[in-house]
Amino acid sequence: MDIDNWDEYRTAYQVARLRTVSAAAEVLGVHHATVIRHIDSLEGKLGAKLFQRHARGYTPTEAGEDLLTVAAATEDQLTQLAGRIHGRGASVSGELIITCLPQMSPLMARIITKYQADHPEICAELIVDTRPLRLEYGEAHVALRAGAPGGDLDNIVQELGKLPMGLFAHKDYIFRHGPLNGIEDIPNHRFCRVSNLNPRAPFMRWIAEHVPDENVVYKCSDTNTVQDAVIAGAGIGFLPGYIGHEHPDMKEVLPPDPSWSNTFWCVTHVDLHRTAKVHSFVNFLKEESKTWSTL
Amino acid sequence: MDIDNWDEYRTAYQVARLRTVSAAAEVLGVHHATVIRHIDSLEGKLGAKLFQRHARGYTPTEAGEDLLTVAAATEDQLTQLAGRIHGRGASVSGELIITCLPQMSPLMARIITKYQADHPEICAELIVDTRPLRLEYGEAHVALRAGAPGGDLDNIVQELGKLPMGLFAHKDYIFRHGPLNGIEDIPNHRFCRVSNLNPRAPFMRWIAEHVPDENVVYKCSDTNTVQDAVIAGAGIGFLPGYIGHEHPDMKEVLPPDPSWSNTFWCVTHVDLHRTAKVHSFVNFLKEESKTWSTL
DNA sequence: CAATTGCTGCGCGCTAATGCACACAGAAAA
DNA sequence: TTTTCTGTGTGCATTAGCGCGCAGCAATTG
Repeated sequence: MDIDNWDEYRTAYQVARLRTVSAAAEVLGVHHATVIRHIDSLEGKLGAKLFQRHARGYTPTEAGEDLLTVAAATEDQLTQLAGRIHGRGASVSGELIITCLPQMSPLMARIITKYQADHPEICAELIVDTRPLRLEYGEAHVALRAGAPGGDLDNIVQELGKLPMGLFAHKDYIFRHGPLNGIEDIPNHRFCRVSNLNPRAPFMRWIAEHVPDENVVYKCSDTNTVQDAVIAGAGIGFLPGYIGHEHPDMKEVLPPDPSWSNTFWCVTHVDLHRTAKVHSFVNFLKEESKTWSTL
Repeated sequence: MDIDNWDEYRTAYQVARLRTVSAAAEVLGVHHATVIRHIDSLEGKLGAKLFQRHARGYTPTEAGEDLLTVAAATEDQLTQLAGRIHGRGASVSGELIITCLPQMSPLMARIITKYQADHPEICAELIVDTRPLRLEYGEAHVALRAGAPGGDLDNIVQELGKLPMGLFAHKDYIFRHGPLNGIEDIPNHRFCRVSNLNPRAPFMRWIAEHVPDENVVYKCSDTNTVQDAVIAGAGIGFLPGYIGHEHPDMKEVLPPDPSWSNTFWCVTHVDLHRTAKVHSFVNFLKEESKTWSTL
């Protein structure tokens, strides 16, 4: 028993409800001939009469009454569904999946928390990964990415601003090894950096150019661990400005170079960007980014 | 929020389930372009994206997932409904509404009981009324009627046979007033009959022609009460053959005239006659009528 | 790296579902 | 009874929706 059509059930439902082809036709916004054809077709497929026809209208048979109850529930379900979806397009609620690089994680945590204060119905999921998630597969709704954005035309890319980076050291390190007196003093100091320098990150290029390998005493696979090392006093290293300046024991050992800053981009899929939920968050993100750029 | 179309939900459901326009198109038995059009239309109406489109197919958004669960339930409901209705057309079960004249009531009680022995799932409702019920309004499924059938073209009329009538008297009456020695002896006897003789009933016409009013000692409004009077010994009167012959104290006072017999008809509405339930009962009725005609 | 496969998306021609008009029948009202 | 109104049912013209074919694109495979 296979159903090849839901609309005929909808038509039959209205006839069963209103007891009249004409009334059903008016409610459905079609011609009454169409209603009759739908009923005839459905009865033919089901192999049973749904209505008894008489001059005053259509009276449902047992089967028709059965259809009435089932289809009433169906209409209810679909209407509620449509309401939810329609509302969801306008309201800001539900799940919001965000992805960002590990070094953004603490910052994002603050931003999301702040955002949720205004939109308590949002359930946020933050996926921290160096691998760029595929927005077109729905893996995430909003992605924060550094450097040149991917060339997917279905993605909407917006510049959020720069995340200032600075060369920091723990005050204990400075106590032991003295301050960094300009670029010329680099050979006398100990540095922390990631194992594989990504030339697309400007501050990593700076390290590659200015810090000889023999002065690197601490290498790790990701930037977060580097930050841990620098904060622990293992050596001098790059920290995001907002982390270094807020930490009471960290000192900036060189005046920050604007070219160190990584430009960050907010990426959304075109299908989702227009939804109120994503749009609202992205706007919030752009507003917040003005704050952290100056930190 | 008004839904003007259930088929697009059905299409979207298959896409959400199969994650591919092409696969959905194949399952639905339509061209994939049709599927795309349905999705686009539905998304437009709902004002929200249901799917994220990419080269590998369609990935449902939150709204799409929501639709998936709701529509899955809907499909389940409708399939079950179709199965029930389809099955009901073939199987013999459910309610069966029968109507007949009061004088048929005892006979029908036996017939229905016998029929239910073969079809225990049938719930019979017998409406006893002199007024002819309107089959086209679904007031009854099967009607047993006497005399000329009504001219409704939507009704299927079948002759069931004749119900033999006989002139009976209780043996106590015969003991008191002696036997009826032919038509000539009528003026010496006491008769029971209905108040208003219906010329369409042959045995009533016979009474009107052969029994003078002064010999009628007991008139009542309906035939059942007349039978009670005759059985009580109030006088001579007409009984259905099956009642008179089975009663141990009743004697037939004149040889039965075949013209007294009422012809009975089985009437069903054209919409219901083809259903297995009604068809099966009507066939049973026709078979049984052969029995009672010879009683 | 090139070939291949599978999917989406779009314009064109056509079929099938729809709307329209009228005929007809029964019920209610005059 | 006659009139009127409401609702069904059907043939015909129309239009919306459909299938078809091709292009484009992405991912996979050798």
